[in-house]
Amino acid sequence: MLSQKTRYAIRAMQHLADFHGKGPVQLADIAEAQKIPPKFLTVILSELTRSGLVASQRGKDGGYWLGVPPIDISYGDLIRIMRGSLALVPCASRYAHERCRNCVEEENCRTRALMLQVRDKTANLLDSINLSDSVEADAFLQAAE
Amino acid sequence: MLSQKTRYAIRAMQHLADFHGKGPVQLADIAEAQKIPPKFLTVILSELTRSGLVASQRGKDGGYWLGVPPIDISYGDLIRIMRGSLALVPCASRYAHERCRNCVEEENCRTRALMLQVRDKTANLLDSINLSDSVEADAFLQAAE
DNA sequence: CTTAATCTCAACTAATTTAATAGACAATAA
DNA sequence: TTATTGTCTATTAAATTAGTTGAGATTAAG
Repeated sequence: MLSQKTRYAIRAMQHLADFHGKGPVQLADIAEAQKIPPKFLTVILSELTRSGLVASQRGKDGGYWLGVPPIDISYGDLIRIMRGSLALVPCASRYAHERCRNCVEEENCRTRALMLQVRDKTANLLDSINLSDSVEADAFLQAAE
Repeated sequence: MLSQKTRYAIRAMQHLADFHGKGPVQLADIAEAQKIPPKFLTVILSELTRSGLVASQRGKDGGYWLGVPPIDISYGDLIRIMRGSLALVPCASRYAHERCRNCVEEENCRTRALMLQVRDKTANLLDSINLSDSVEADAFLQAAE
């Protein structure tokens, strides 16, 4: 499951995508529109800003905007940034591979191959949709291979 | 990510599958072979027994065995039983659907359709492999549609 | 050059979930 | 009757997640 924080991050990014090219959006506006606790949102937006996906400016008339065009930000990217990996188990992660704790030797693992397949299918989908897509009902059914 | 408990459950079930048809396997044996804390394993095996996937007998020469042929137990089943759902968000679960907390209205949700796709692809894979499959390197590449 | 508006950041607290253990009890075979 | 093995509820411990506090740092405008 995605954490609450990751879900907030996704909604915040969608909001920024909606206002892309229209100047800075303030934290308070995002928080209200997306029902996110404002103080918690500062943590999330700071993280996203550090990652480069979001740009920001302080002071009067400051705010946040996408640091990268929405078409270049996939849902896969967002989840990777917020939770580190798309995989179901650490040893099946491509970008953040790690041994699973208390597990048998990786070579003897009987599910790793399967978990890698799941990860790849998941990545395939999540990386095919980006913040400029509408992601309505079945808008991307064709993207689903 | 799958919880440690779910991963232990999967390994325990693989172990039981290995000894399917060969009489009861004792908890202590599973614990040792699969490096699972024995007391914790009692909790896990009791849960699996209650679900019907595992059968058990108490007393001398007692133990556990599969209550269902290994070919009829998919990895999807195991994960559903242990964590309730295959989905990334509660609202994208098929069997355990639930509204996401602190979210916008489900109809206005911009990611639900995507999350449903991810869930379905995941289910597709996880339900196609069962405890009688070897799940080695690429043993199931053809299963991957 | 002061003020109000905004973001930044580290530290902290609270809540929840996950992992693991304890210990009394029930069933079974010998 | 005893040793063995699973069952169950409660409890504790550890880790993670969610959310808050409060003291800065920047910026635009007057």
